[in-house]
Amino acid sequence: MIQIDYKSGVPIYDQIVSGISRLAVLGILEKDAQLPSVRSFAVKLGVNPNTVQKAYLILEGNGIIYSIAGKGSFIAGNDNAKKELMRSAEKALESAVLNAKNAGISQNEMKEIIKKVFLKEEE
Amino acid sequence: MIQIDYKSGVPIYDQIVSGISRLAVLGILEKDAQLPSVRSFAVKLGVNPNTVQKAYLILEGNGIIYSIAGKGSFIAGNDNAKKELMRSAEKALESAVLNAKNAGISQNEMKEIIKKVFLKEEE
Amino acid sequence: MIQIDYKSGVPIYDQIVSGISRLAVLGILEKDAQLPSVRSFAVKLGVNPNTVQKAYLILEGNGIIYSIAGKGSFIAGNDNAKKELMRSAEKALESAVLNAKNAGISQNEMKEIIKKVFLKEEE
Amino acid sequence: MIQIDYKSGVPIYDQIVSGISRLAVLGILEKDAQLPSVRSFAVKLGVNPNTVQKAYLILEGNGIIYSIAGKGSFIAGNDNAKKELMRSAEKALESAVLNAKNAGISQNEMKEIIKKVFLKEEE
DNA sequence: GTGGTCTAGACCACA
DNA sequence: GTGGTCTAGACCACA
Repeated sequence: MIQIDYKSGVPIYDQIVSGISRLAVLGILEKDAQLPSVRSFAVKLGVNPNTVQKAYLILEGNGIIYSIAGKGSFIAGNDNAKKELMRSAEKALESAVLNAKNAGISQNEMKEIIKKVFLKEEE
Repeated sequence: MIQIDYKSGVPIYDQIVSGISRLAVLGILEKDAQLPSVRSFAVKLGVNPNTVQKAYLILEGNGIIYSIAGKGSFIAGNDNAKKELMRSAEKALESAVLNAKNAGISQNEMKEIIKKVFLKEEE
Repeated sequence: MIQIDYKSGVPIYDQIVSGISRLAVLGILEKDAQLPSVRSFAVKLGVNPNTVQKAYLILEGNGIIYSIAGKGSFIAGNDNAKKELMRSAEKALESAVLNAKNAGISQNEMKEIIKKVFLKEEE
Repeated sequence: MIQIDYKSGVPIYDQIVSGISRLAVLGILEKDAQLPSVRSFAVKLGVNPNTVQKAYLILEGNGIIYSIAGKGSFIAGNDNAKKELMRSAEKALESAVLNAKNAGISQNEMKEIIKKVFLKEEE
């Protein structure tokens, strides 16, 4: 479901948040689909339950999922949350591109970076 | 001389490294220009001396400045500063692209954003 | 018969207790009317039988319903249901007031809100 | 600075969030005022550092404070965050009042509840 | 079983 | 010193 890179330096909970967000935004996980429980997901990923729960709490705060104590965690059908996610990522990308341009990086180099990032996933 | 943004999340020592590099690239700090001492710079920036020290060590390691014991630190006259700026802009771009990908933005949309940024400048 | 809001954060058994109480107060469930069995009600609500069981126990404890072994559960003909609704509304109000106080809303502003709500109804 | 009620059933981290929010909204803690460090506050309150940090993370998520690793946590000057806090508390109060009215609670009883909540603080 | 709260304590980068 | 990440594990209410 999600691939964690333990050596990347990116916090594990962040990778979980990104992974779930992505699956929700892309519609791979549909509205009201149940997520793995905090405990079972922790076992599957080989991490501490607290780490998974931290991720779920953040996702809930972002409006991507909702959790019901005693029942489980589910994908929210909150389109605003998804749009907000995309908008802020777009804005950040735009400013990174502008910054890169000012540093003298060419359009083609930037496109190479994009390709590289998308390739990494497919490995 | 340099503006530190405490709330940006970018480590302060990183901001100092980029700041000095930028001033060197723009020619505001010319070859062999003397940098402020660690202590005085720390006071001026309102920052811990350790932080400035760390930044100077990195700048020296990257060949952007050189230090002479007992005299001070000076701008090196090469294009290492430019390389540093490109390197850090690339890294930032890469993480923005990764983040955008996780928010569900496609490769083509990202390329459009790049085009848009380059067009805007030409106006 | 009763609408459960899974996302509201209010425990489901509480929603069932309030729901039955409300129907009793409104006279939709009359004195001695038989309630659905725990099992069938659980199925209808899409809820765990334990949850319905817990709600029935509370309702019985509050004197809102009475149970006859082997026959079922029935609405008691008194004003305990009304008391229960008042009690729970009071509790909810108290916590909303506490929360509002912590958000910096003054006593007078709160009293204005009360006045406003009561006026609105009269229109 | 903040009084924790360990027996109230209200989560400790929630009490910290409410307490700090209130001091920020009321202006008692001004923009950029430094909060106690996670550790020292934990010692003062007699709770685990994780509990304080959870509160600080939520406050940061709400835009009430900002944290800088290595420096500390500070009150944000985010008026939108404060307004949002008040607006949502007001809305919740309004609906609790409406609900209480429907349950048959009088205006005067509600005002008594408000008084009671405000008195509790002063003890 | 399921989410949520909390303690105890280690380790890290940054200041 | 300061925030941040993470493990290990207990206990609770709810389903």
